[in-house]
Amino acid sequence: MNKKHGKYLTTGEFAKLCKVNKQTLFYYDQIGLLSPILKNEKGYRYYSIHQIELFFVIDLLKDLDMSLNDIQLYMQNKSPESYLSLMYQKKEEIVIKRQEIEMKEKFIEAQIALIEDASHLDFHQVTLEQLPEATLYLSKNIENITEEDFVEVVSDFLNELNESQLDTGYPIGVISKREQILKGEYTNYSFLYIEQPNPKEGYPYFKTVKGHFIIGYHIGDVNTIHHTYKRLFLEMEVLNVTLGEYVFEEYIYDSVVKNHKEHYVTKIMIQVD
Amino acid sequence: MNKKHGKYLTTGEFAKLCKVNKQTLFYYDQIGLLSPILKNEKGYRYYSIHQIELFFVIDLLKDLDMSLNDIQLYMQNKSPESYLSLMYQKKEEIVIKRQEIEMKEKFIEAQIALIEDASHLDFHQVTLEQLPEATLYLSKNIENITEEDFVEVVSDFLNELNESQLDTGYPIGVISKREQILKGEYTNYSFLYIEQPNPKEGYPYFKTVKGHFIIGYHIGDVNTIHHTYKRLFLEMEVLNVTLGEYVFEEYIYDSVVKNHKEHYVTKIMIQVD
DNA sequence: CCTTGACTATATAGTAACTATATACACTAG
DNA sequence: CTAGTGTATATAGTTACTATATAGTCAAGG
Repeated sequence: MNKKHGKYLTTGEFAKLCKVNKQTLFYYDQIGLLSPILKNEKGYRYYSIHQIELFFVIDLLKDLDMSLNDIQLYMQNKSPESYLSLMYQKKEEIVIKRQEIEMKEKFIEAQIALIEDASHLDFHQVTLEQLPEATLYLSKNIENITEEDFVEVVSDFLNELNESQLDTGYPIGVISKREQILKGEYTNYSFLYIEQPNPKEGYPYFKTVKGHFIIGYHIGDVNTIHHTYKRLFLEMEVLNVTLGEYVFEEYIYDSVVKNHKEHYVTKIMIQVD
Repeated sequence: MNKKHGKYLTTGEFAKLCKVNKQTLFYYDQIGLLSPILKNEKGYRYYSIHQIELFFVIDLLKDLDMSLNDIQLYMQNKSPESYLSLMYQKKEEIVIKRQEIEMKEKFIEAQIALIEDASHLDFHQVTLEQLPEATLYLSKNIENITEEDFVEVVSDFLNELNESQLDTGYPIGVISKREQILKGEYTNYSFLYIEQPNPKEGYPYFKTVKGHFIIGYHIGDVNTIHHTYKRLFLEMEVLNVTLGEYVFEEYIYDSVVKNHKEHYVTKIMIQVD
């Protein structure tokens, strides 16, 4: 690098190259993480162009949740061996991070599909539809469950979804059995569920359903849902169908998109014979 | 939810469900981002189990670099429409984030391969090898370049690598031409390059090379590299080969893995006829 | 009924990694 | 030689927690 050799960059130039605030470089110098190779008598900092490699690695490690302090500890004892073992460790971590990102991406896609579908619905319409087979991931049974146990079941259910990397983003629904509905116990559910459009092998708790359903929407808080059920039962009489084995409920709009409970929307799917 | 309806979670329980510190929930309540639906006369907080959905979305948006402040602004005006447009925006952002993660993953893999390969090398050995064809991504010409221009070329080169999502993690090398080498100007390089094992179509600046090479290693700072070149020239005489068109140099060990310049290792590949 | 241990609360201070601001000195182009 | 840009230090502010200190609350067991 003839002339270039001995060419140094000022803090501003180096900051631009690193795509970072100049202040950040002051800070890194201050804590001793990355200091310029030269400081003149006026206190001006001069960086070598080679130092950008070091900055890149620092930046990478930082992105992989390593604290500046830990990065500094590594830098003080660096060797090909320790670099290699660090890279092996970070490789494992980044794989997990990528999987998490992928799950979140799927979640966002599912949410978009959900809200877009909902925008084409008329919530006052009641329909009789044939629904295709679907695979559901079920929670433990929650009939007549106590308050504490319910919290635990929900907690376990959410944890399993997370750990097993099952499809999420689809709404969590509830299943009621015919008996409870007949008794008017519309909120004594039997299971929580989440639909699995791409079911994985090896998970035993799946359940498929298909058949005819009366589909209607309840607008408002859950504790007024019996009104909507009455409306649906009337419609069933008109259509000359009778209550089947299960009823499914799913939140379409809830606290994530609406500020008031009166605007929540619950989809009710009554299996009929 | 018969009994369950009206069941609330204490701050500790809700924190466990959300997998966060209890203090974080205090904080969110304080800034008004996520408040319990009930506070009793003693000041005890009670959360509804449904609030976990809101927490999840907050957590997602936070991961996608949205500040708590901006999340709060969204939450104050939420509607299916604004949620949808937010999700569309975040979908774009997460795609970029995934691509960045994938590039970093490749970088780490390349670094591992590099260091592992190096550990099997004897840096004192000089060999004559036939190297296969390789695709290189070249910088602009940097012969006799001024200091300022050199910095700009490097800057442009790095930016292009980044923006074009080319393979990185492989060392950045330099190419010298026969003339400069003959003049003893070992650091008046002609190009920077980076190898592209999976070259993309449509990038014009690629260049392939194959043929016989004398390969040796220089241990120490660049400004003593002429010693190593002399050694290699002697070896070339012994092997009865002559200097070809180009010489390639790559850093094997540098400031990222070694603390002292005397331990840096540069690989020198001299094309021979 | 009382105590013990685990919980709850508030208030305050501390943290990491910047980021902004104020002030003063230096360098360079016209 | 001056205007404008760049550099430096010192200090304070920011975000999103996190820890600590102090005190009140609750539920179970003796």
